[in-house]
Amino acid sequence: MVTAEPLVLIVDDETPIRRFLRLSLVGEGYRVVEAATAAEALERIVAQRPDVVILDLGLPDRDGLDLTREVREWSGVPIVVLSAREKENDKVAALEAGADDYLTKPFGIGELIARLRVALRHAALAEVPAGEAVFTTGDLKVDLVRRLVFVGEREVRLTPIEYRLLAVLVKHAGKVLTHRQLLHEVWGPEYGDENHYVRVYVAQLRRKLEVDSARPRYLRTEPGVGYRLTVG
Amino acid sequence: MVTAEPLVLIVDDETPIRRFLRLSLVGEGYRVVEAATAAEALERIVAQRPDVVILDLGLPDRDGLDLTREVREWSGVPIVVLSAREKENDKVAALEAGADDYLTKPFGIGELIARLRVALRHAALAEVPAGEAVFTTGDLKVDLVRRLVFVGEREVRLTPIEYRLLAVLVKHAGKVLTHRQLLHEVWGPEYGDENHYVRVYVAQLRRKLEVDSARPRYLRTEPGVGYRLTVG
DNA sequence: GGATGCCTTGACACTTCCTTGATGCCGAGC
DNA sequence: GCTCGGCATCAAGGAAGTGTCAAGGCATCC
Repeated sequence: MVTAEPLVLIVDDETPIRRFLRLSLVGEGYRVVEAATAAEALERIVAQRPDVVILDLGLPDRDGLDLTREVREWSGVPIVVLSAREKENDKVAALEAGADDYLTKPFGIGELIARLRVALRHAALAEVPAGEAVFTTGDLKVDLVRRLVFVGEREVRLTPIEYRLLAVLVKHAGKVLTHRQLLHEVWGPEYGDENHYVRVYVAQLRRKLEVDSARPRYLRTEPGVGYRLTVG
Repeated sequence: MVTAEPLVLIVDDETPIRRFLRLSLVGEGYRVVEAATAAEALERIVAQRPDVVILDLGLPDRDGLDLTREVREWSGVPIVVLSAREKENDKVAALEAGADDYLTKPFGIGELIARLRVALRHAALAEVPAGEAVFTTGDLKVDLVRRLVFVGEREVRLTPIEYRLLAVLVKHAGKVLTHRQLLHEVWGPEYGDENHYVRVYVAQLRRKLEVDSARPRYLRTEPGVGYRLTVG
């Protein structure tokens, strides 16, 4: 959930219900993908990595609880179950299977959205410790969570563009990134081939990060291609 | 949750209900403490640090939602709300106030226990012990429970907005918060991009908290991004 | 109804950053 | 040895972002 709006996967075999949910959620600012079957739901979860799943238990091809258990083997994505069954045992079974919430139909859309928000809140909390995202190579240390950069013990202050450029390089550390890729990731696709920007900022980064900027250790030039951030 | 069995705080003014819940929960292996009023509940939460709270909304001395909001200022302990009110608005309001779940009476004890387990699961994942209630960095001390702020020995008086702004920064201490995030957390999402508010109040906080507000030690500016509260 | 404290808003000085062009370096190819 | 293209560096100016002050409005409390 690094990016803008949370992505919700709606799993329900009835088109009108999916439609209704989609409209309501999009109106609240969420992004939405849909699945009509358990098989499709699995695909979508793997491929799109939604931030939360709304799961109707009455699927045609497979038991919803089963699906929940399988997903739980490899993913912690919050699952909010919808069901017509309101017996206590059904609720308990779903929650034990790994669901995070259970609403019985008919439910109010306001309540569903409020409970989705709770689920997202939980997911966001769980994410922080997992994302101990500190990249290290040599004396260079980049803490992507706190947005801090160190060379040895010294903290280095970077401007927004310098930091974004470094962050892109860190995310693809070891790989060569073309001037074009860097330009588009940092400045935006509308900048075309104005590679001069990249050069200027790589030079600035080197001045701030490298011991000897004439002999770069971290920010290596790949002549005719682009740049690479050394790993290890 | 360092020790063996999770500790549950039951907040309800009716003795028979507390008794019933206690017996059920002890039977499931939980440890239990009780509170009959909101004031008592606050004490218990501070003193005993329960792993989860069961909160009946109909308390004699104070509105339960209010209590929830106050607790949420300094603690992430899961709160499962019980209530006779089953209108959608009541549920939404409770969940927005910071509750993690909402059950309408009458409820099955099995469902309650299943939902408690879910709440504990989430708390365990979050791992962050909800942060200490007293945050300290350098000479700055922020007591989130008593809403008190000290610089060295001197108590600093803050206005409501100043305090909320500082509290948000404390909750994410060490991380950069964008102007937008701060604006939306403190003033509300409807304020869009009116970052001027944030600037004015950061300046005021600095005047009250920093020794040399031209050279801020605690409230650091991250140009082009936002602000960060220094840790350590 | 006067005093007080707080929030909002605007004006303005100040700082930092981005863009841009000029210039120099280096190696490859002729 | 010369030219040329890709790369590195520098610095100036304008643009954008930031810090500060203070007045006016509103509510609250004596």
